[in-house]
Amino acid sequence: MLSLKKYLTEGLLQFTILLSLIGVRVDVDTYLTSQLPPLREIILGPSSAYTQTQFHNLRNTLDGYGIHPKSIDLDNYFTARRLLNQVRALDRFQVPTTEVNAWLVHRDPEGSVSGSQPSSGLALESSSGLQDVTGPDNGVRESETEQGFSEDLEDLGAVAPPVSGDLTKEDIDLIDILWRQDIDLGAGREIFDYSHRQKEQDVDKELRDGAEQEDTWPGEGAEALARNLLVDGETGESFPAQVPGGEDQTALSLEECLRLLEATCPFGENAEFPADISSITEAVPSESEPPGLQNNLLSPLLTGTESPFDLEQQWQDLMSIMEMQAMEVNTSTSEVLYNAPPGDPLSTNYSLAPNTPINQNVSLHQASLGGCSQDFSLFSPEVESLPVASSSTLLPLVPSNSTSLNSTFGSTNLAGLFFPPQLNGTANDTAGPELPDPLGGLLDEAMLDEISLMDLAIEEGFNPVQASQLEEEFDSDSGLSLDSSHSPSSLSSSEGAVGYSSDSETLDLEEAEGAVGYQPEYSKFCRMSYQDPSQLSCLPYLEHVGHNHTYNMAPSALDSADLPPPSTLKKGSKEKQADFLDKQMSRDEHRARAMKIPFTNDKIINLPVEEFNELLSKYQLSEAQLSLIRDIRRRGKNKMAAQNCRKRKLDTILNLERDVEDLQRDKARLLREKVEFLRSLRQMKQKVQSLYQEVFGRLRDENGRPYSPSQYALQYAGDGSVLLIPRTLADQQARRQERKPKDRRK
DNA sequence: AGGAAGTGTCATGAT
DNA sequence: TGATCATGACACTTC
Repeated sequence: MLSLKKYLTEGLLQFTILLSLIGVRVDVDTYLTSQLPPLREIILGPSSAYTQTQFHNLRNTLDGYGIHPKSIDLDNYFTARRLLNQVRALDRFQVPTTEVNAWLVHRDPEGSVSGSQPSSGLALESSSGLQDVTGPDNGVRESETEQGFSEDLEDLGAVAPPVSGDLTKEDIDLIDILWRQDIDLGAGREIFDYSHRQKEQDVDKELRDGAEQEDTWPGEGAEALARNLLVDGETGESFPAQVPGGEDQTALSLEECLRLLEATCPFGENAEFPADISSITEAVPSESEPPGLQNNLLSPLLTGTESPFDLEQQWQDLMSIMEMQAMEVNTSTSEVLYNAPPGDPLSTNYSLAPNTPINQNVSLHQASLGGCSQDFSLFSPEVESLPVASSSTLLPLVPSNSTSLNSTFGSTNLAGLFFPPQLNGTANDTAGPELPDPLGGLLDEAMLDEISLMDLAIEEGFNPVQASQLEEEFDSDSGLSLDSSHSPSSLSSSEGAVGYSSDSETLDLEEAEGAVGYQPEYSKFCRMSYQDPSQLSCLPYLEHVGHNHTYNMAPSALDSADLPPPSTLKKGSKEKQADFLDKQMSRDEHRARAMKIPFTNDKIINLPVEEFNELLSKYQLSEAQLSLIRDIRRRGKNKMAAQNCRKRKLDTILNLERDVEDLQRDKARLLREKVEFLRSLRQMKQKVQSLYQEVFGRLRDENGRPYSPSQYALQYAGDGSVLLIPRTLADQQARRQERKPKDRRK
């Protein structure tokens, strides 16, 4: 059954591929959003499409990372995955996004340091590596975008190669320390809203752990202690014991990102992405930037120094530009997937591909063949031995000068008709209407084909010019790995092993109760962040901070938890904190506490069944307690399973999305090739027509007068011979030949 | 206020 | 047979 479903799913995919290739728009989202129950059944069916058995094989993934779903290492893990995705996305021409992220991350710690006042143009003391990237004067660095999303971006794993190249771990730590110092000084605390909330949760978590579970996770306590030691040792400052936890986690995450990027990114050691910067520069026209400005990438933002208009708008513009660039490079993908309006001004203003007619951009060098070596059998010996028709309507071809005719066509051959040696437009495009045109039908057909092709391309959102550019970019030596097998297939193969395991052997790494195992939306967030900087606030790392689904938590408590004023913190007694923690607890935790369950929910949920039973046997538990414990275990496991399931579902959708992108890319390439072939064919036909004209013009009747093109026409016979026949007969035969292919099509 | 998105939970079937 | 997992469906929370 499973294999059957898998077969159906794969078949469906192949069908989708075929549909895509033949020009039928394939909108995966439509199929996945339940409009079509049978398809949905097949795709989202209970055990087919989303069943990925390797998901349990977490330990084999990501360089041997063994991450428990509830482990705090999952942050690193997802950061690394985001990074990997970004790196992999390089072959999908989304490098500019990576570039921008890199820039922001560079500025992140320092921008945060002085960024206490939003939208102020404070000057920053910039460190060495950062200056190179951002340019000498860019007050925009302190834009609220940067401030507001700095931590988010850092967490995104958007680590720049320049950083990795220039900054050591000590540098990063120093930046982190400086940043923290300013946070302690009260600078721009509100800027780090999410981080702040993260810290709050860390506080709560640690407090709770300390109060209830001190003996349960010694590893975590030691870890927290180590983090504190690290901070204190380097800053010389005494931090609140709870605060550095989350930040160090962030710092570690950044470090991990650096390491990973260095290991994976082909330009990990380079300071810039020349091709991408230039491409972005091209994509951003008419921004009043000095011509000598090195970092054109930032031009839309850099102009903010001279005009204090909405920086966020600029940011969005930049994002839009990059998105449009990615859209154009990815041909119609974006139109299908992102529903970009066709008349989007950005797409026209910042279009990479000039809206030139297709013929001007099609490279013909592939269609050019060398000179023809064989004689043109059509006119060589056969010409002289043309059978003289006895019929009066079939006049013999009487060349006025057979030798000259031979010399004229001797250098040509039949192959030359179809593979012209020169395709530089020497063919006579202006065949006079008075001339017989046995090729007219074919030419018209070719033109129609091309026109229909163009229509198709337009309909499908495929611009062959863009496809051509895409292909050129593919061929270009940009240093990007463009192996298409890199993206979806290998991605899924590697991601297939991504851990959805609830392997309880990793219990040591577990966080306190309520730790969020996965961030199912990580990819989505990464993608969303390209579109709208405000989405950056929804970073997976911080998501669980803003999202509190503790049902019994009063809104007022939530409010106070989100942004507690300093006074509250000072006044906050242990009672209030306990109350807050109490409200933070899940329902099952409350129940467990009410039932006086002698061990943590975490153990209940994650212990292997043997250890779990062993644990139960150690205590004298009532039936109600046992029942609750089993319920807690069931719910906890199911909760993780649901998270896995959603994550898998999202991954599947994203992989399908990427598959469709790749298929559309292939389709664009094939379309481009088709256009090239059509153009080549048309030029060959033009060549034949010019030769026809030349031959016909040299023909003379018995009286030495040229034949009238309106009355006579040359006809190529199947055996290579050429006959001069009356025009009416030629037209009839031409019509007959026209019908044949049409009939064949039917 | 209403919708979208995220999340937890239950029921059910499969392994 | 029990444990576990996967997933659809639903309810709830948050934004």
